[in-house]
Amino acid sequence: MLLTIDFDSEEPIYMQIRNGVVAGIAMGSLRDGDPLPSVRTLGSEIGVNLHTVNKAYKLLQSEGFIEIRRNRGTFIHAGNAAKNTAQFLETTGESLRNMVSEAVTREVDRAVIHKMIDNLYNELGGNT
Amino acid sequence: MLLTIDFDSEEPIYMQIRNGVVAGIAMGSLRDGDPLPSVRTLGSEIGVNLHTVNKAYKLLQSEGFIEIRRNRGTFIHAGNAAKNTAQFLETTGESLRNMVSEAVTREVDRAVIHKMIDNLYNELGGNT
DNA sequence: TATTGTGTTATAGATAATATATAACAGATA
DNA sequence: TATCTGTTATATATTATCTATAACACAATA
Repeated sequence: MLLTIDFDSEEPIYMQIRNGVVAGIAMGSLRDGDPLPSVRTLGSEIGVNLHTVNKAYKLLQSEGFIEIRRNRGTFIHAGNAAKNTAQFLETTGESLRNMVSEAVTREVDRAVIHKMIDNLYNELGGNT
Repeated sequence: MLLTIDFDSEEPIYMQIRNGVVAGIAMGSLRDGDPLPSVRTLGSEIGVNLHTVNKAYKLLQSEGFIEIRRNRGTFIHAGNAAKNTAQFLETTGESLRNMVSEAVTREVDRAVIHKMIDNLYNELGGNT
């Protein structure tokens, strides 16, 4: 299965879909040119409305991760993703600021965070 | 001013308040025993309803960052924060997973992320 | 003792985001 | 011609967020 949805999560379903596709690209299980299921197919597979899938696809398209060809299908096209890095770094910085400030108050050493990131890089980006 | 609210941000106001207090604790501008403004005072200062401030305070209390004394006031009490580290590390791990997977697809080297974290630790936790 | 200032509870309402349901459309493909 | 795409439109339900107003109980204070 391409994706698994946690219906009890606070994370919106369309964001879970979006993040799942991004993770697939990172891990190499989704490569340039690979087709994604149609909005109806994926929707029925994971028990979700086609509009919810469409919302995720539209977002992925706007972020440069996929290409949507009307009446044809949807395909991985991560070549565009390497570009819009500026906004990613900006939002990441804000997110990390909250994370680190909380880590400091909870007396979590920076080495712990560094280790978590290295582990994730090894797991997700180990093939690059 | 203790806090500045961005009313155009996607981040809910009560979370901005919460994160601001946590950052204050991390930076040392808020220390154990320090009083926080009353829900009405802070609300009028930043132009927000008292219930929104109360929601942030309740959250901070549940996370162990502050102590609310009915009819008395609200005070920093970060001693409890060092405990509930388990849940923090869990949610942080999920957040970092999404972040790293996107970083990999955007070909952002891990050194960039490490550097951002070190800078934030130096800025926020430099006094510890 | 009366007033003021706490957090708290209750009720109500507005707005936006999320998700579903149903139907129909236009165009590529088989 | 029939099927499969993404797309558009409309409607509805639910939840989260935020505001508004009022009142309450209790501690501190004048």
